[in-house]
Amino acid sequence: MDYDFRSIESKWQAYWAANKTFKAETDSSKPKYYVLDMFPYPSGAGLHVGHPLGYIASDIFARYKRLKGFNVLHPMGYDAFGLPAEQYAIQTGQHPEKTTHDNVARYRSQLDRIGFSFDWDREFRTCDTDYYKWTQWAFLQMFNSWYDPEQDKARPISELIEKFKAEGKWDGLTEKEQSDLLMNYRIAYQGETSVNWCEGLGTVLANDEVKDGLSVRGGFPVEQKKMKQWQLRVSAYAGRLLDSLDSLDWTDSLKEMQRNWIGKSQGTEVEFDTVCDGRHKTVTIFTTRVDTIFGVTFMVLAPESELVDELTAESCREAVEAYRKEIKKKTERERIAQTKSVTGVFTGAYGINPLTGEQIPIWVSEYVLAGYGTGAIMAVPAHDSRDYAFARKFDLPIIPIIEGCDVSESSFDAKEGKMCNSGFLNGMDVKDAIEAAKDYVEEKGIGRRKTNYRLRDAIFSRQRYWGEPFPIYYKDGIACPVDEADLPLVLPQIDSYKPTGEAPLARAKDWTYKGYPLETSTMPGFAGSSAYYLRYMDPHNGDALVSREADEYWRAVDLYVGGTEHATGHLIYSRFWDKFLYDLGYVCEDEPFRKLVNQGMIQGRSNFVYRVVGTNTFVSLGLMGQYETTEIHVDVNIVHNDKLDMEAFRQWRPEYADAEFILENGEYVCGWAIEKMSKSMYNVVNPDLICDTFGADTLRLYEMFLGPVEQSKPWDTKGIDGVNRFLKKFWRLFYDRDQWLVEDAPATPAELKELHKLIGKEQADIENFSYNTTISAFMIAVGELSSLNCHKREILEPMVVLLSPFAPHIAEELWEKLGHAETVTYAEFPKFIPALAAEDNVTYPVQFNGKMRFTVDMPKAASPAEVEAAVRAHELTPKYVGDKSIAKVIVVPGRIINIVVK
RNA sequence: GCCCGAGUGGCGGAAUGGUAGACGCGAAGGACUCAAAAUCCUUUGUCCCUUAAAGACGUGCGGGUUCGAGCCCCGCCUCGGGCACCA
Repeated sequence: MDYDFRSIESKWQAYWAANKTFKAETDSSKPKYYVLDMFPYPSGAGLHVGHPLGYIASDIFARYKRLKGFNVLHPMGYDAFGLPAEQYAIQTGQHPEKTTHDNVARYRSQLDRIGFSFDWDREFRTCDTDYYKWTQWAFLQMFNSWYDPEQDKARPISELIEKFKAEGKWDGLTEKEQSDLLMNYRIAYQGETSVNWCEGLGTVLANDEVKDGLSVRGGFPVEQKKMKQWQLRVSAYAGRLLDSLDSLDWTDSLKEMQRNWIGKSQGTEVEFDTVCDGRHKTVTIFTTRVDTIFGVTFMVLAPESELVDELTAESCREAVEAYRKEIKKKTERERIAQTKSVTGVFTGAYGINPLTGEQIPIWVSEYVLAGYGTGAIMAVPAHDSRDYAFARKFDLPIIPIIEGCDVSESSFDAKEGKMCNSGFLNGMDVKDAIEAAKDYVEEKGIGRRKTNYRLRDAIFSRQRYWGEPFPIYYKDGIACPVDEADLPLVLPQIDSYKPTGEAPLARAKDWTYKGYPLETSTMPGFAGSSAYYLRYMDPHNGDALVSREADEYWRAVDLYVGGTEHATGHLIYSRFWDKFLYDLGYVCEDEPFRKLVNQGMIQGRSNFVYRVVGTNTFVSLGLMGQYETTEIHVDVNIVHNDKLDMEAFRQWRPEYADAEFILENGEYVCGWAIEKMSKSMYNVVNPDLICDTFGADTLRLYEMFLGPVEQSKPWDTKGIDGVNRFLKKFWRLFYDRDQWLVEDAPATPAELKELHKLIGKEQADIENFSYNTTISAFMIAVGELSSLNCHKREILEPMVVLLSPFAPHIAEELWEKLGHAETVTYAEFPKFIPALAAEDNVTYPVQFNGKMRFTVDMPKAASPAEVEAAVRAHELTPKYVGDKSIAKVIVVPGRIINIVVK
């Protein structure tokens, strides 16, 4: 019987599905392990070979953990709401519900072919009403909570009302005033801020959905607009999101990305008196360098800041307003492109330095951001490069306050040196001066220490159709929550879901609740993906997002696999969401993902043919230098090992039907390049095709064999024959044509040694995701066992178990042939390891000054001193030592011997 | 500009500070075959050499630590990723 992967794979996939082999029970008798993939967005293009990379890696781990006796939860589902699904639906002119449904079906059929051990009974889509009920529920909890900075946690809003009542701030307010007051505290709140408005998508976007001034989806320009939007008070959690990063088993680079995104900075707020047309006003600024306050020569306000209205002198008002208007006109992209240009305008107002009493001019410039700190700064041109550029442009004074620094060409930004021109700070080291100045302003009551974060609240509403409706209605302009009992609030059907600038839900018939109008924007894509890992623990629960029992058993995701592109989006929002639910006691862990592995991207490997200009003749790569040619992308699926299938090429497109070829050695060799995998490059490789040609086990092994999981690498079908050959060889340890070879004779020491080398390697590597080296070890073991002509059950049975996480179908088939009634999933890995006979000798390499010379064999139990004595007794001179003498002998037990010659 | 990574054969990539290049691909030669496919065997970092033995040189560049450095330290170069007027 030859290795017939087609029948084997379809047989076992059907068996697993019919027997629910991978169904996970909430069963506390076994230790639990939760392995999760970032669930996919079902896009219209289907899966290419890059998508399953992470799923294969996590599946191997899940199967390995099952063998080790863990109760493994390994679910899968679809992130189906959100912009991409809706954009795709609009492009194809269909309802997003339908396209989502079709795309999900396609994904599922592709996933099913690869032999994943998902518990499909737990599958859901974020657009299922049963699921988004709990997204809406979570929103209501956030609406009904506030963040208490004293306890540093979220608490029910009712407790805040009690507090206000006790302080006499509540009674006597109108209903509207009470609502407005609470909006300033709710975790989910409606507020007017400057937001990213994307005209092309007809909606606002969160910061992580914008890159370089363009929308991540679609690449449309984004502008800043002041709008009233629903927001999540993520910033309240900034400190906790930052601090608990340390406890997570994530890569340093990803943690660093989140640290940068959260952007903690510890500084000082200082109050400056200002004068304008004889009026006085106090302006608070934020700085991290309060030590440089003696070098302040002007102040700057953000153009959007309300302070500008109050501080502009009548004589300057016209110029200031013109400047603000101009800034407002610019798109985000223009602002970024012009970062280097310096603009600004004088307000006519003056500030008074609280330490020196000196009067300094107040300017307005776009380099100061309204959304950070207080939207106002003290400018120290000698020690800040942005202030320096501004001072040079507008000819403002520059006063150095660090001894000996040169500010003739640029500012001196380093926090080092001795202070000067700085009153009581003179002579101090900069680091000490920072602390001394902070103490000073606090003592004098003109300022206070303050920590700021760059992390902003998340804009949570989208003026789009395909998302969760907000469970909010408006009673006389007051936002009120829908009763929890009335959830889910189902997304209504509408005639046209295309964006028109106004929210599509405004066109829905009877979009009301208790006779009042409902909120018409919908939630963003990240809403549904923020707590899905909790729902998998208890996916059919109608009474709670997750039962206490399920949550306390499964707790958190032990291993989470996905791409780095979610570093500042999903992975921040999920952590925030989890911490919020933790604060209110709904979940028992305050971090959702203990260990995170980022799989790399699979890039495409494009192939080219070279057409001789003006002809329909194509010249092979090696000969193209002799002709003038144009490079043309050719479908990689009709190229094998860079050799073009010429017949397939003629059939590929009508214009190539009569193509002629200039060959080298009878073959047409194509050129190649590494590019992004995309349709337009004709380099997309569909996993279905690989499963048809080589089988799912080969695909799984090959994707892992390409290199480390975390690393990005090009897909190159060239090497796939190698792992396919390995599987065939493995099969031949059991079968020679129709002859079953397995025998019950006891294994020899040499055979056992091979098995144990493999076990050692697999145990050491698999937990580090070094799957490529584990597979190498398999190849070596199978090669050795073939040449030993070993067909012993004692050896082969454990080999099948060890291989099963990687190539489950072939393992399952052979396991059955070995006479086991239960699937290999239930095989207990340690039970199948036969004892290894003690080895008697160790081979030590002997080096002279680090250079390898010869080896000596010594008993394993020999002490270093005995080894040294044996080496010294060896014939050492004159060949190795020459006319020098041995200074010392270094013996590293079990490793190496080095003889130092002087 | 700032913060992370990474640089090893023709290629993908291996190497707890201890025989660099495992394993795979590709390539060359051979066996089996009428032939092909499949399979198996041998060779495959560079230089010197007819060949072999033996040797020398080799992990982006320049230094250093060490008996011994791809790995550790200092200074560069190149590539990839992230952030980017955050005061």
